[in-house]
Amino acid sequence: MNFTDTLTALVPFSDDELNDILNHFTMKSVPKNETLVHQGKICKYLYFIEQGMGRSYYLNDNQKDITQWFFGTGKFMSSADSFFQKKPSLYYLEVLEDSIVYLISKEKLDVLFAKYPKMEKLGRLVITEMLTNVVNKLNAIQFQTARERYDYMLAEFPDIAYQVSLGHIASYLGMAQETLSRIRSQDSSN
Amino acid sequence: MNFTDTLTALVPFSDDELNDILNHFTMKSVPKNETLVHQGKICKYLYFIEQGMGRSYYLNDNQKDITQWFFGTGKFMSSADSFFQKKPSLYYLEVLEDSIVYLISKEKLDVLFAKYPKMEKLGRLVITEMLTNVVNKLNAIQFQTARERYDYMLAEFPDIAYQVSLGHIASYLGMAQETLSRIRSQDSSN
DNA sequence: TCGCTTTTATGATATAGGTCAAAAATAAAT
DNA sequence: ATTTATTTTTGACCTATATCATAAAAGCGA
Repeated sequence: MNFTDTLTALVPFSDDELNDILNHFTMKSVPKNETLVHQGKICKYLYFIEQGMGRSYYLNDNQKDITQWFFGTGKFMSSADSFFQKKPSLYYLEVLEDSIVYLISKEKLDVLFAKYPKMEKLGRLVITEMLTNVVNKLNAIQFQTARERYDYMLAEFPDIAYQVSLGHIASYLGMAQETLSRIRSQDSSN
Repeated sequence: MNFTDTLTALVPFSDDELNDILNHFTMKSVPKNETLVHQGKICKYLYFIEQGMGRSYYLNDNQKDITQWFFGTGKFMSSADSFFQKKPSLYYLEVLEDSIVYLISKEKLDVLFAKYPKMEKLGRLVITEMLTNVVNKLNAIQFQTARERYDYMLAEFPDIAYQVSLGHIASYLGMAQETLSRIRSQDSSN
C-alpha cells in the first residue's frame, strides 16, 4: 500500500488536506545498506517506506549486532523515542535494499499536528499499531522455543523472513545464528 | 503523581479544560484481586491508577498464568489494543491491591479527542511512553540472562519488584519461579 | 573467471535454566 | 488458634540452545 493510501486508510483526509500534508514530506531514494541514523545521534526524521525495507539494530556489550526491528514496505520507520523526545537514539537505522522513502522532520510534523487534529489521531493510531506489534513479539519471544519463535516470524512477517540474512533474523528472534540455521535445515529435509 | 498533575505535566491544559476533562472520568475504588477485564472480552475502559497497582496477564496453552505487564501508581492501565480497536482482549486485567482509579469509556474519550486537539496529543504521548517501556522490556528479555533480567526489573520498577508475588514477577520476566527464587536467595546470602 | 569476503552449515561440547518432586514458610479462613 | 491453602525454597536431574571450531557455500569486485 502506498503512502497516500496508507494515510487515508487510517484517517479520512480531504484531497486538499492530503496534498498539504504530502507537501510537508520529502521523497527520497536510499541505496541498499545506507545507514539513516547512528546509535547515539538524534533521529531527525520519521520515514515512511514506500518501497523497500529497513531494520533497526544496536551493538551489545560484545559489539555484536542485534536486530531490534524490521520495517517492511508500507510501514513507518523511525527510532521513535529519539525522534519524538529528541534524545540520542539507542539504535542504528539502516536500509536493507534499494528503497524509496517519504521523510519528515519533527518540526514539520509538529506543524501538521498543530494544523490538523486528524494528524494527531493518525500519530496515535500509528504508534498504537507499533505498540501492538511489539507486544506481540514480546509474547512470542518470552516463553517460546527457538522453533516456535521462528514459526511466529514466518507467520507474522513472511516477506521479511525470506529476504533478510539469516544472522539478522536470528538476532531479531533472540537466538544464535547456528540455531536458526539448524532449524531451517530441519525444515528443508522434511 | 496524582491524576490532574499527570495530565498537566504532559499537556498544559487550562483550569476550565481540565475540569471538563476530569468530569468525563469516573473515580472508583477497586478492592484487591478484582478482575477489571477478562480475556476474550472487550476492554471497555481506560484506567488511570491514582492509588494502588495492577497487572495484565494471560493463560498460556498449559493454562499457566503469565504476567504481561505491571501498572503502578500514576500510570494508565488498559488492554490497549482491545480498548482502542474494540477487539476481544488477549489479557486479563486485575488489581493487585486495594486501589483508586479514574476510568473513562472509549465513547467519552472520543468526545474529548474531538473536543480538544490537546487530548489527541496526550493520547499520543501516553502511548509513546508505553511503546518505549515495552521496547525496553523486550530488549531486556531478548538477550539477557535470568539474573540480568531481574536486575533490569529492580532498576526499572523497584516499587513493584518488592511488592508483588514472586510467581507474578517470574512469569513477567520470562523465567521459572524456581529460578527467580534461587536468584533472590543468592542476593540475600551475600 | 578468479580470488576474497561474507554468510551459512555442521559437528562437538558446555551450561543456564527448565522440570519434577517435596519440604518449609506464609497467608488466609473458620 | 488451628486448619487449610498458597507461596516460596531447595535439591536432583535433564534438555534446549549457546559457544567454539571449522568447513562449505554464496556473493562480489577487479
